[in-house]
Amino acid sequence: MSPRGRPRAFDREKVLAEAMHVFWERGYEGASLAELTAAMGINPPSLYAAFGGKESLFREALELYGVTDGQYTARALREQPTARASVEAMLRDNARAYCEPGHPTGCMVVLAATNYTGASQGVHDYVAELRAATKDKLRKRLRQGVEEGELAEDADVGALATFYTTVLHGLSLQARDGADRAELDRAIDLAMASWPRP
Amino acid sequence: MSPRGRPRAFDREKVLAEAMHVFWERGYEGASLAELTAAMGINPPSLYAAFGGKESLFREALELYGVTDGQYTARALREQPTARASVEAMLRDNARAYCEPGHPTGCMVVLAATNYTGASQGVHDYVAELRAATKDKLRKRLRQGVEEGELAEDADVGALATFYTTVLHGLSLQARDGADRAELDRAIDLAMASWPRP
DNA sequence: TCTTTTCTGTAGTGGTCGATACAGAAAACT
DNA sequence: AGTTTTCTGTATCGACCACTACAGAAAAGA
Repeated sequence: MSPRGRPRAFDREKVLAEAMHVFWERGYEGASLAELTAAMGINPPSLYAAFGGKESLFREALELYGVTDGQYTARALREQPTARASVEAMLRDNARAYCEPGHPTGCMVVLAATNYTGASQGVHDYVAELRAATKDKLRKRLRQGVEEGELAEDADVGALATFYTTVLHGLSLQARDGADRAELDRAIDLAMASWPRP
Repeated sequence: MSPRGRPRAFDREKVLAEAMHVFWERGYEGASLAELTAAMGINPPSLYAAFGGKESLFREALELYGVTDGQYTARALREQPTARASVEAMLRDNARAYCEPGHPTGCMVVLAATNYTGASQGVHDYVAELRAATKDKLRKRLRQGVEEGELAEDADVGALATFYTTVLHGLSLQARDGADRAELDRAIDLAMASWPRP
């Protein structure tokens, strides 16, 4: 049952969470191996043996983010009963998470790789795909709202998806610039005022 | 009249514009001296003699941006007759500029330094101050709208400033992710639908 | 106990980072 | 012409980057 050789001296999930926080705050390129290993409490060879390299560590950190602090968008679109409730929960739950103490502010997917330097093109493209996929899920949920009669037949679901994605991404930057939860919530009040009236 | 020694072999404003484009696309840290000097067509010693260093070059590039491709926000708030027209012109003029060919997409002030790596803390703080100053100018313009009777006395100008700043910043990310001008304009239609009704 | 396997820490690898020392070139001043 | 001043290109600088070779340590299997 136990693996053959010397057992790992650290908790893989635990140090991955530490790596996630570093990437979240510094971005992919801004996070150096020195800072990562220091935060994880391990040495470079252990990092490479357990995670393969900086890029695959980042991708694993993104996966962990998606099922922890970054789960609220997918959950809102999945669990809320109406399209409107989905959008509002998406904005409010994320805004709350963006300002929570104990981890960096804003969304890791929005902030970790907005710039690219050629060398990290692959990582940049991957994160951009995650953002595009989320936007597409939102559009599908809005389309479902049209089919269920919640939204008018001629509602511009593409524009609504772009608008609420724009707001969601903008909230990340506001949080990173120091806005608190109350301020974000008042901005969300205004964003929800744009919802098509019946 | 002419300076004493050997004359500079390049146009200072011209190479500064090239540097601005590199910083705009790559961000402050992502722009390497090698890429900057290659784009500017000069060697490192010429860059240091003319601009002092990477950080002061970046600050000069930001100043140039503020009077060229990044002038639309300040202009809209200064020249439009009403607060509402100011906000709408701010959004639409910037959205148009974000998608223009011939330069990187999105806003340099939003994209050039969202992450920080400790070493570039000063640059990060400076750009964050620029964003905060713009948000404050917007708030003042909205306050003026209240004083002139365009907006109700109890209008939440702080929330409006946060909301439209959120949208403006979000549009930069949408543009960077490939959205075209028509898509941004439809999102702006929705953002303007949040404007307080009389 | 002895071998095999896998992890650990030390101490580096070559490469690139931002920034410069230096010498020659090109202008103005005398 | 000769001196002074400033810019230009070459050829680096030490520091840091992501990454790894290597040997010793700690477990399982024989």
